[in-house]
Amino acid sequence: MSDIRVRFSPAPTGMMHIGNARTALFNWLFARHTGGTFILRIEDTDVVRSTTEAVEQIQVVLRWLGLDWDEGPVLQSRRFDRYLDAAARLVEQGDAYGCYCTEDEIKARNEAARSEGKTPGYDGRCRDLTPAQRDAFVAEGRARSIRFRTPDDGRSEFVDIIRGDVSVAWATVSDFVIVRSNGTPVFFLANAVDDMEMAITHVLRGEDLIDSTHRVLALRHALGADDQPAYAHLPLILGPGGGKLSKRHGAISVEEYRDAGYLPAAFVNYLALLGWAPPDEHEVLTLDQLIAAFDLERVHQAAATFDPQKLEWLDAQHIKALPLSELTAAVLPFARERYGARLDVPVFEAAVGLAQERATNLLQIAEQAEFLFTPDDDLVIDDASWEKVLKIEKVAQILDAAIAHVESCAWTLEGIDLRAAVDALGVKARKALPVVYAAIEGKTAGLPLFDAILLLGRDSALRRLRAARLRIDPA
RNA sequence: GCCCCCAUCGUCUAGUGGCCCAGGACGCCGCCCUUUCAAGGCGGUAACGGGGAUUCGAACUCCCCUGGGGGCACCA
Repeated sequence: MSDIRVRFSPAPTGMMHIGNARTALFNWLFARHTGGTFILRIEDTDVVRSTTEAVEQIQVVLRWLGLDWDEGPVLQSRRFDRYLDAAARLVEQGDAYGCYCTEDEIKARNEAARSEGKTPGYDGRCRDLTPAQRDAFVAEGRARSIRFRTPDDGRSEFVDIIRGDVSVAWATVSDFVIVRSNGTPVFFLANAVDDMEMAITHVLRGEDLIDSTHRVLALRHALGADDQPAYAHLPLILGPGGGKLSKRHGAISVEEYRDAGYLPAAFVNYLALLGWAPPDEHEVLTLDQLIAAFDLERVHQAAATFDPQKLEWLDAQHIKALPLSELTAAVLPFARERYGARLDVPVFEAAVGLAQERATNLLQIAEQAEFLFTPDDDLVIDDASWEKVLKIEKVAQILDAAIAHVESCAWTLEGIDLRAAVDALGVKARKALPVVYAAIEGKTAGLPLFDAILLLGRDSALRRLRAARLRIDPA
């Protein structure tokens, strides 16, 4: 065990965003690679937006991803007294002050500044209130927030592991709220206090937070810290076409990918490849391999665009590599949800085996196997497939030949092979077979035909073939 | 408007002054295989944003421009 301590500290305000999952993953990989401690901290200081469901959901998602934590979850909402104590201390020291401006007033002033082309930000109105002014505001019934007093000049600098020297002029950073007028502490404060108390050594987070680091660092120093954690600001994940990954780009939460049938190992593998590259050219990696290979030195600086196609490909790779029993277990929930009542597990596992080498997704496997558990009378051939079927030459004769063959053939894979029977009609098997696929599986694309027929059984196969034959020529 | 960060194929990236007229992966295109569709095999297309500077030599160093992203909340 090293003394490296990192934390993943999401705000529980909704579903787990892909970017959040990536931050969790990199923290976890870094901790596991270095033998450090991975802490889960819930930053629920915004009591209005935070929900207990989201707190639960974060843990569910982390478990699904395979990211276990060593300490926590620590809820900041249970630690308000510490943050408030710290705030009081800062006020006493003169590093912070009470502000009586209302939210609306500040918003209006910022708007005004913006429209004049000036830089928005707190204008420092309550910075140096006299006791009399203060009393007047209180008498007015105004609520008080607490603001941190940022330096008027000089620069804030820190060395980022990924970006190197980062600095900003203090003159461009206005005083910021650390305790809301409703008495609850704000992110910056809680973050600084907890990182100190939890002895966090490395902070890995999204680059969107890079500007806030200066403020947290200033708070930290004002609170008496004589050291600071190492910071690594990870490149952002952009949506296709650039810009923030948003709903407009499709699925953006981990839950959506889980429910769509992605293997967690594949999802994690893909996330790892966004902004980080393995030392050699092997990019299909298990969680353990990722841990072994992970290195902060190899994290990129430029933002990465999320590419669903590569995720899809990686999912296929991981599906192929999985032992059949594990794959079956992974697909089972999707199958149960769709046709659980009629499911026969041995047949299902055989179908999963057939689908394994061709599938890119768990849900897709469940769908490909579904025809095996659909009552013959309920089998629906989708329109697009039927359209293709009708274009096939001698389609009726092909079905007749298939029926005749299946009626009497030996009930083995070789016996069911009806290519010769179709060939005899002078139609190439590859041209002819789609109609049989459609009749048996309900669509022209699916599991290998002869295996499918074998699994389905002779009676059922014949019923389906005859139904299709009838549909072509009702007479 | 101000501040910060970034910049290699369409996308993810390798590359840390000569090994690079730039390598891999996804995608795309073509061919092969084939029980349709896939999967698989083989091959191909495609990039160092522009301009200066440093150097015997720059994808790699520095500066400017341009472009992209982020921030400027009593959200995190």
